[in-house]
Amino acid sequence: MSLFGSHDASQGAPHSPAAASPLLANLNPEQLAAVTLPEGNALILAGAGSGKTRVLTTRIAWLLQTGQVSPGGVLAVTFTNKAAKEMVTRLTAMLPINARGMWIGTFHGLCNRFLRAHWKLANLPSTFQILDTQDQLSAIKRLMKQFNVDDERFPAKQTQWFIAGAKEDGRRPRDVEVRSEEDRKKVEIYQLYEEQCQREGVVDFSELMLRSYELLRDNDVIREHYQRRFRHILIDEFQDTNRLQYAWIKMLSGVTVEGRFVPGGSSVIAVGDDDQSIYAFRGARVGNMADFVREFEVQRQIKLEQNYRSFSNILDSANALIGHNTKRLGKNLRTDQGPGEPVRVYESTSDFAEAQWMVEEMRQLVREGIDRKEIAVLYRSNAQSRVIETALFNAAVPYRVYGGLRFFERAEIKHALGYLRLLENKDDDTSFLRIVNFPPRGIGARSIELLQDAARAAGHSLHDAVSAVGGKAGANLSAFVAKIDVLREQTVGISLREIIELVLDHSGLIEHYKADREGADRVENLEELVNAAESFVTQEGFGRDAVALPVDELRQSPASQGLDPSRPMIDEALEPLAPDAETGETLSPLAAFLTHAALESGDNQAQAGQDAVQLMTVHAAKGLEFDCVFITGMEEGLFPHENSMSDHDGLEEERRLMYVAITRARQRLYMSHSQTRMLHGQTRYNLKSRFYDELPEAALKWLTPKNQGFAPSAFGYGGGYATSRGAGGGSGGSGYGGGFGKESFASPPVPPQKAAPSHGLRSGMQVFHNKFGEGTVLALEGGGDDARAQINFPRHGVKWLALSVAKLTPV
DNA sequence: CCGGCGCAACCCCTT
DNA sequence: GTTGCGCCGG
Repeated sequence: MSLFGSHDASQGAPHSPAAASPLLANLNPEQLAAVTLPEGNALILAGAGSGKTRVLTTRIAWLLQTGQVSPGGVLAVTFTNKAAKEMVTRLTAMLPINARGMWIGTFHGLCNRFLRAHWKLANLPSTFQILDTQDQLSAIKRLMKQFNVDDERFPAKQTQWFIAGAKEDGRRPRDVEVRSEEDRKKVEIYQLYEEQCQREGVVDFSELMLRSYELLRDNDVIREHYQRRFRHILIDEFQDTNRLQYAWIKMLSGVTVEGRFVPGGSSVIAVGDDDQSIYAFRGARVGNMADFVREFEVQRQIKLEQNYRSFSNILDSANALIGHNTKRLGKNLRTDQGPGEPVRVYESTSDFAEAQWMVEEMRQLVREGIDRKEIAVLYRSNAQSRVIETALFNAAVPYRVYGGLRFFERAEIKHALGYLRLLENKDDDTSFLRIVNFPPRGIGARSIELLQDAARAAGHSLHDAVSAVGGKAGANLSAFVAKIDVLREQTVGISLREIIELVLDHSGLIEHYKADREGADRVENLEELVNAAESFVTQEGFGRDAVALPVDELRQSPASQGLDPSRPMIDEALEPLAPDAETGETLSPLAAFLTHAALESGDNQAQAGQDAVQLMTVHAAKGLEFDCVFITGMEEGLFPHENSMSDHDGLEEERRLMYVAITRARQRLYMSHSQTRMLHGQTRYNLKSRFYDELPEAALKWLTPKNQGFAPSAFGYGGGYATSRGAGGGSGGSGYGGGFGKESFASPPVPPQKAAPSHGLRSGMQVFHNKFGEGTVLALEGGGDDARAQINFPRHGVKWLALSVAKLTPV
């Protein structure tokens, strides 16, 4: 049967005129059905490695090619810049189309574009700048200090979290429910923070979303314009959307009848995977998927279950594991590839030995011809990377760690950006404070306090209040402000590159870091900033995120080359907005660059491109794939993490996280755990992860003998270890060292150096205590007489108990 | 005003 | 064990 003629069980026939399109070649039936979905809302459940991005981009290309939509009528939204970029790249490879004018980007990038176009209606200055998380925190700290808020009772971090959380639930201060004095205070701070941001002309990340949402909600002309404009809306990683993002999509996509949302205005395709929802901790709501089906009256759901990445031993493991979750939409990955190699499991005696073993194993893999960049080491938390890095470093194996500070987050870069922002907006007090005494110019805490008092009294920004401060402090401050003002004048009419060079030179930053023995890297980064600006300017479609083309301009702009040239960029029936609604102006290159810096913090990987082993957290690995993957620290308390394993939802998220980890591997997957581990400067005795028990025995091969799982206290953990060695050990495989052809094992397991604990407790166990009653073991640490257990007693809270003292009985 | 010291925190992270 | 922040002494 012809591929194009095939009907997916649940889906309608593919759009027939397009059947011959080469775009659709080599799609499997489910993919084809998804790409050629007829109008209407649909949910695509896209399993790991099922070709999700391909489906999304092919769908857009197909819609354009078949004339079902003009480029301006497409809205495609992702979470990360990386995903957005990839979409644009793939799309332009399929169709020689000019992506300018198309709304493809991140939620925040698109909201920014929208607010730039309608800044007046959004009640923002045309040059508003964006606060990143660091800036936001320092703004909150400053505010709390000014209003004498007790930072013991209201830690700044928590306040930040509260404000972001409220905004992401769509709540302004007046909408937040106040149930206690605490709440009242928090809302007051929130209110003050908003006023401060407004005064300074800055918005934080959640504000970009909320402000856009509110403008759409409150302005009928704007809303209806965009609702008419976007005929096709596609959302990637839908399981990661929060409440506000969901509401935003709803606002853009619907038809509003008497103020009520009615689906059907445009076709919304949500693509996601509930099994890969790992961001609940930052507000993601998997429930949005079910809500979407209900509220958008979704008629079509397609599951992409064919996996093109991994062999079936890996997929069977992933499927079996995730099958232990109860809250699922239901999906099973399958592959046409054979079983492949077994999943290898290794137990070590210490975290050090675990790392050592990995290094040896990796060397063997490299000898077998695997590229180092195709080997990834995944861990649950960043703290685990250190011991692995040490081992790799000592063995001179090139490696690369993901995470950590990104380019635009580095202190020296933030300082340079501080100067640039102040040139653009003198009222940006956050930037003012960052650089007023950096490099040091004799303006200390006392001077700044005087200035802040003066600014508050006069209702001015710090910049404008300088003249009100007298004495030596005033003179120093005036000199600083004068310097900034002179710089601003000098930047008129010169290129972005020249502006940055000027600032680097006159701010004294370069000089300052050159004088520092350890400042060489920072000088280099500052010089790199010039390059970043240069490539930003020369990039095709520069400032694409910063400006939105007005409808009239889109109509006039020549149609993109690959498509019918007579076809407009935008639906001809679309009315331009009234002049006062369409206030989009071209941002200055500097303002656009600053926006870019805030929205795209840059790569967080050192030395990209080198052939190096990849180290990262499981979270960071989402969306990536490797030939060989090591999942390390498969221990109770680590993975599942102790902070998540006491409640059901937390444990399910940990399991999804493990699912993500497993499905990163193409060919070879290793899992390892250790009997002892240094954590927070203490040796911990963790038990092997419960997740092992949820994997199919047939897919596993224990490189070290499999323990008997939980052993009664008389035997203790590791009880079967010494005797079973070499005797065929666990039930999972043919035992240690059994014939694997050319494969070799680096080093035999080292017998435990220390006695393993003999209390027989295991994280997650229910125990009984005479005084506290029943509780759950959260963590274990120490050994012998020092052994302690952390136990959560529902009645009495979480306690650390010394096992030599406390009487605990397993329930 | 700056650097040094002491103390607390410490899971995951993108915009 | 490490890092970052806040306070205090020079």
